[in-house]
Amino acid sequence: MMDVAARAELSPSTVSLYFRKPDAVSPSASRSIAQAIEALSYVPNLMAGGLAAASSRAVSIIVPSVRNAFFAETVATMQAELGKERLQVMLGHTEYSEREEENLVRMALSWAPAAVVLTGLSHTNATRKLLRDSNVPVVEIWELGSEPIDMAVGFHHEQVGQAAANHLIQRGRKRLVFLGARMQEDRRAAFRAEGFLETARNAGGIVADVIQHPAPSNAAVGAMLLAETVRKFPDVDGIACSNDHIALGVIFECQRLGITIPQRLSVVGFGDLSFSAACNPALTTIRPPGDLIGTEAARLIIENTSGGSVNKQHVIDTRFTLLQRQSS
Amino acid sequence: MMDVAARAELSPSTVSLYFRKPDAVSPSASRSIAQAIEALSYVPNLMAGGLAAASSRAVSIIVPSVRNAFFAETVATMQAELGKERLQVMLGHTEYSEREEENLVRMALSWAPAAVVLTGLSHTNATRKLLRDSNVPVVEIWELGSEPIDMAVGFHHEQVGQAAANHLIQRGRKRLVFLGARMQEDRRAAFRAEGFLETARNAGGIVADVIQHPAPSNAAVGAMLLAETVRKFPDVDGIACSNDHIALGVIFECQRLGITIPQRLSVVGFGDLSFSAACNPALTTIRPPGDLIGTEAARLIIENTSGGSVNKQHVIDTRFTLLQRQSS
DNA sequence: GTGAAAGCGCTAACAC
DNA sequence: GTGTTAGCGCTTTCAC
Repeated sequence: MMDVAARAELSPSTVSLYFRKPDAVSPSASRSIAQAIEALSYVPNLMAGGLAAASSRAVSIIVPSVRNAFFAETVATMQAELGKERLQVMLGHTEYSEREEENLVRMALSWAPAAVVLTGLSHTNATRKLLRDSNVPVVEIWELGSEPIDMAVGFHHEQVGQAAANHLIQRGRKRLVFLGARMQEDRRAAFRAEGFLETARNAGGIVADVIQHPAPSNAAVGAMLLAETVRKFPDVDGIACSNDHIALGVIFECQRLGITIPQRLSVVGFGDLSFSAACNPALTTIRPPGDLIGTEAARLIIENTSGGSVNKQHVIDTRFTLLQRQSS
Repeated sequence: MMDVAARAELSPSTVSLYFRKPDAVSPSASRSIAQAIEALSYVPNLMAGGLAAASSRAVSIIVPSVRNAFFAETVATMQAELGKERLQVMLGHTEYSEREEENLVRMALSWAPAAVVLTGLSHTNATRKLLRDSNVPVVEIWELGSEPIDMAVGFHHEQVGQAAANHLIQRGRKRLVFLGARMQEDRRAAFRAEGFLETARNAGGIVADVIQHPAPSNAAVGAMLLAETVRKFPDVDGIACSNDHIALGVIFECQRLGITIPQRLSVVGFGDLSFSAACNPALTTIRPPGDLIGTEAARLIIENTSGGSVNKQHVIDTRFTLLQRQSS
């Protein structure tokens, strides 16, 4: 930066100002600085900047796993939005462990990040304390319900379960089953199951159960769960799945067993994954706005970073959408 | 760090040494430092460290998009492996634009990263120059073929196409079609198509074509491509897809059109995605080792970082596996 | 094995 | 609008 300043015949602080508040520098100075940067192919050292400012342009995003299409969507969207403001995304995967999340938060804080993004509202006490003491803006994504550490962007997963149950009931279904995978770890899937059961049991004349499998969601698990369901509850006529991977397995297994969808069995998924609309039959599903969660979370961070913490909004409910297709 | 040193009744440089080379510090000193860290809940400032050392513990990983399950797998694996060594993953998405990749590389370099990971071997000249001048270790992943900037971990995509073609030919198929999506942007898919065509045309008595669609891969595109294929080439009896999303669409569309797989049509995918084994029929596919690419790339980075650049291996061919299932 | 000293490349008051 | 100054919290020789 001193080299740039020397070449532009200005002081280093003016060059620094040029990067941080371009409008505060005169047009003529700006021009000569820009030329000097170009000539020297100067690349600012963000660590020096972050050290001096006691805060970096890094945002730490911690999700269960980016292998999960839901979180991948949000992470990708956030990176695009934050990148526009020259904020760097640092990524961490908890693999659904709060203990691991705590480690990742500790690591993240050693970078003095501009913000920390966490998935869900459930964390260790140490994580919460670490974050509170650090004074770093925190956004919790993909879940609403209890009190957030700071800000939150997401929706209520119980409401998803309720919407699925109501939809099946409206289609005249009486014997409902919720199919879930890995619900011990995936709190949000468990909430969806809860909302589903509660709604079904509060409706008159409906019987509802949950069948689950400890492995992560995929179509093979979905197929197994469907097979188990028809064995245990031969009169089942409505199924909600904890996500579309499970639902895909249900569709395939029904084909193999000769169970017609939606005639004999209605199926509702969750996720609206890339294949859901193209299934045979096309899958009725509930679409969570993974991209909207990303843009809103990025917006909150950017607003928090660029000075004005103007009456900041703490909780944003993004809602979700039920997409009715052929499977129900 | 000075507070820790004071409490441990040692100098700051000993504390610094404790973090960087624990073995060089006496057991008694280690003990009192550990106590002081605990008592003060000291969190090291990695920016100060990086600034002083002129290199950070951040690794920049730049992929087309983490929405793509292939890259998500590798990114997740790398984060886990690098995290063990307390290396932070910084993430960037090019959305298949080399121009955007260049921007991301420029941003990445301002963090003085321990390494930069790029997807594929095709980059702008500026990107290549930026990276060469920076002297930062570079690993290019998911593609082998031309000369890498520094190190590379991946496989030859032409060989994937060749394997798919050979498999179909061995099953007695004569009229082959390769179905591809977004091949203008996705060089690697284009290479697979090339290898497929070349092998088919060099075999005697085989006819082969490519049908493509400009949109990103998904099952809906696969369904459309299959419909177009049977219209243009009614005698088609073997199909290779640029990935399993396309293949899934093919399976569903064949169900709708009453085309039996594998009797009338053999189908080979690419990816072995989470649903592939559970399809009806189960999908024959080629599995790229996304996790292995991640562990190997992480290993190269760690070896490069922790001092000894001992006769480093520059190119690692991870190969791939053809999984024969019911669809062929 | 441990300590003293000199920066690393910036930012942020503050003065002009 | 621009310059001066004093650090930010570490690492890294180099002595001892």
